[in-house]
Amino acid sequence: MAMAKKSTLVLVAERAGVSIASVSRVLNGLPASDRVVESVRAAARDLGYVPDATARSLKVGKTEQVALAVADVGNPVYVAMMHEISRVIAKDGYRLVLSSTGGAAQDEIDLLDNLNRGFADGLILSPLRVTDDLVARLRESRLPIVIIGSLPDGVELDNVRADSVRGVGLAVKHLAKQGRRQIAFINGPIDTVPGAARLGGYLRAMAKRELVVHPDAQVYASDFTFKAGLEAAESLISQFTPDAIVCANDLLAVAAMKVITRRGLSVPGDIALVGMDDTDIAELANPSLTSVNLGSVARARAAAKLLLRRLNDPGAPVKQIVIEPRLTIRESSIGPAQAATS
Amino acid sequence: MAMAKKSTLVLVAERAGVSIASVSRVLNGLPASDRVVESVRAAARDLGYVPDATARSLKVGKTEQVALAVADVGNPVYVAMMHEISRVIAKDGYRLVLSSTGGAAQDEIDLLDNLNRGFADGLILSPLRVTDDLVARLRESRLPIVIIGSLPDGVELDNVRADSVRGVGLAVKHLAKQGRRQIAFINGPIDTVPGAARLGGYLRAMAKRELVVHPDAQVYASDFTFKAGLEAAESLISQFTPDAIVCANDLLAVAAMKVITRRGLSVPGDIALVGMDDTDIAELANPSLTSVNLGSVARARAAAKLLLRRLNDPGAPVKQIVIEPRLTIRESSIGPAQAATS
DNA sequence: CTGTTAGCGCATTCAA
DNA sequence: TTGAATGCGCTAACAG
Repeated sequence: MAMAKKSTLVLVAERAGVSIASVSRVLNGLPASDRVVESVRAAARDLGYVPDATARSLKVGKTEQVALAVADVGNPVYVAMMHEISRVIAKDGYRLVLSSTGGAAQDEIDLLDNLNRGFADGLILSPLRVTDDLVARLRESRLPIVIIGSLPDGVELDNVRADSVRGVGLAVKHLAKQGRRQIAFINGPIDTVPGAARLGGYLRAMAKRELVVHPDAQVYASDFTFKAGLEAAESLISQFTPDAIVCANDLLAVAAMKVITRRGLSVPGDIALVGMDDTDIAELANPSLTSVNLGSVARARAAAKLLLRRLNDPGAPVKQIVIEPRLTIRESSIGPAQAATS
Repeated sequence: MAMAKKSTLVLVAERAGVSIASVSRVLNGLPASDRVVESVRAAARDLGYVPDATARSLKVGKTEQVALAVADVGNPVYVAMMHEISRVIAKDGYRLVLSSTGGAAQDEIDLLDNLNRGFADGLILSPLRVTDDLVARLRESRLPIVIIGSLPDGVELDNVRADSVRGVGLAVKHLAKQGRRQIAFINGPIDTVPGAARLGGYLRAMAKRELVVHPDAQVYASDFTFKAGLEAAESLISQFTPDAIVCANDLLAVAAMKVITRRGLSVPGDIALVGMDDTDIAELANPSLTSVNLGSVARARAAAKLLLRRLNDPGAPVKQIVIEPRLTIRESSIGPAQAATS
């Protein structure tokens, strides 16, 4: 009740007049006589006893913590994932410890070293760039790791990813159906896993529909942020006038929206816009943003469950899960282009 | 190098031909002969030895972890704070463990119990609602706690808060200067600390400028989210037509922006808009959103440093820091109302 | 059902 | 400088 100093099993045992083993048993719900249970409970209550997590961890070899490492905490898609992972693992008594990396592969390698100190029981990692070195370290890791995002072929690690090639395809298909022909693409850095995949998806989808890809119709933002998106959109618009733009994520799309309206053009009247990730900001945007839902929350949940599974069964077979994308249609892409209308 | 099974001090000691004490010393940089240092280093490297964090924690009584509990992980302002705190404490070797609470005081009390298990060395807490019970538990806590947000008078806890009364004042003053007279207010729940403070600020600022507060000019969103903001804005607009609205945070403001434009009105032409928190979305919004910067990042940094200070010096005097607000003016509030212009 | 005991892996005191 | 020994607080054998 009152600000107890710090009681341990021994203190409780003394007060209850039993052995420390009995205290431990009672507190862990193991069989004990009513008399013992009662006295232990009372003693523990009186002393304000709280079991020590560190000591328990050392003994049982589990920290009840899961580490999460994502590249960009500023990106709403990661926030949503973080939230979901936290929710899922909490149900199994795990806490979430955040390990922010700058997106550089080296940061992630450092993290792995650190992880091996055993401050967490497992890791969920969403790397932006996957180097050979990183892959090598990943395989060597002593504890369970689940990767969110694509991995090179042949890498046998639990992993859950989105089919972003198909995702971009959905966007292009939708825009084409609305009668758009000049479909540009604002991508993030091409040397990232999502950047490369989304570019591939764009090119394939355009080819499939026999839409011509104007050389000036693709630009790359220096990273997946709003700020970089502004620059990229400026550079795109100043050299080419599309009637639609697919953006590699929602932040880039919102940036494009801003640049477009700033130029006196309208969305979707002059230029239709589709983002990716379907984050909260797609809903907030004005007009609201059509976006490819890559199942971020579903991926997060799947990753968390995969990790929990492996934590409970280290020998389980490696599992790779692909989440299918779907399109969330909102205002930014509806209707034909104004030019076509008039 | 290769996937070492799991080496401990003893293993390293054996291989190096010294005692475990020497290994411990070398690895912690304590004085030792060159010969010993060298052989230990070599052995450790060969074995891929990594010290165990849990064992170290148990021994030294420190986990090197700081817990952070915020009400709503979905709110960008908390994300920004989280990020900053993580950055600051990482420099001192601390990790961040996330403890999401639902915003209910009971969740926070549960968290405190949990904290006393010692999985972290300290806590940074930003409670939405401060009950007497919570305050009582806060005082009893065995480990250092820093509160972000206002506390009842007389509660002696390290704490850093924003002067949101003045913050709202800045917003009202700015709008009044632009010639707006019918300044409405969209608040969050009134039973929260920020909700209560911001309402007070609004009323005081309006009174100070002798602006009349129409009874229908204030509405309360059921929480500080975009969705709740839509409802609140609808209900406001349908009963009253202001020429400006101050919103208790950016999410509510963006929601209001959407409702306003959906009605065919313009921002800031018909209605000027000011948000609070000055989060990323203020920049993204279209038009960009004028917002009261409550120094979220500064508060986060101050809180982190306060906690680190107390961790290093448990006897330090309690410190309470107030961060001054400032206004970030953007497009949503610039210029006179259209009616006034025409 | 209960008590005694042995570590988990490490930092640290105390002797040597 | 170095090694042997102790114990952080707890759980899990093992006896009784």
